[in-house]
Amino acid sequence: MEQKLHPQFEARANILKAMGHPTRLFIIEELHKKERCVNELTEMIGADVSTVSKHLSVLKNAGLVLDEKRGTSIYYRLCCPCVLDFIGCIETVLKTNVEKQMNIAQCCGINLKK
Amino acid sequence: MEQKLHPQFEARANILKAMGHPTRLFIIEELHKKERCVNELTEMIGADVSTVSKHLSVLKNAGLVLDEKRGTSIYYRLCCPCVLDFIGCIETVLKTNVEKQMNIAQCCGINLKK
DNA sequence: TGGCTATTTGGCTATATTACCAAATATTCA
DNA sequence: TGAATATTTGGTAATATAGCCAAATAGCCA
Repeated sequence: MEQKLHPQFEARANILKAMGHPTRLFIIEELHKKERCVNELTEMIGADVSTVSKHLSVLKNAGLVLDEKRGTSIYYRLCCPCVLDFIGCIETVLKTNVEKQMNIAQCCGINLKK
Repeated sequence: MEQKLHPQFEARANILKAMGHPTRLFIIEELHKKERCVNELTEMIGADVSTVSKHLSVLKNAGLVLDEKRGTSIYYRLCCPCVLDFIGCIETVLKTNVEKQMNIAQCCGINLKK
């Protein structure tokens, strides 16, 4: 790979990678609605607190969320809400994929019950 | 995690995960410019052909690219160019991160040479 | 057919990621 | 200070990913 461009792709990839996990996507969407502390997110997600904490630190390292300590809790919030715009495009990709599958099924004479 | 929502987050995450690799991001940008065969991409990237082929299959499985065989080559093209829109937002995140780091440096009295 | 080129697949190793538990840290409040 | 709560960190095991090489597959052309 062209040596000059590589670090840029690396940096961008890190951000996408940070978003590329179901739990972290869930967190991003929740934080888009309102800020939340680790405890609240943990209850919603239903995993171990330490797991959620680590997911949050991945998002924080990627620069996608900010944290603020208030009292005994730490509140996280989304810092670049534009990442939510991705979802629309991703849904398009998913929809297209489903349609592709349905076409294949139809060509094979598979009867798709509605 | 709410069981109902989980598969949706899973599906979305898969697409972001597919994009979350420097080489694959490079491929996506190249294919945005014009379609390319495996061979051409391999030369640009400078890795083993088999490695590039596998990256392409990740992108294909995610539904991000399409392939078409012509003669002895297989040409790939981007199917949802909207994924390129992500880049703008990602660059914003990156820029914000750099600014954050610079502020920290400044607060610590670190002299940043221009 | 046989050789050539393009691509994919299988096998392997090294590394990264995820999840849990347990322990450490920090803050509040009695 | 000491108990209670919130969060992070370290350790560890299971799984996933990435890269290379070698081998298999497919199409073209002499």
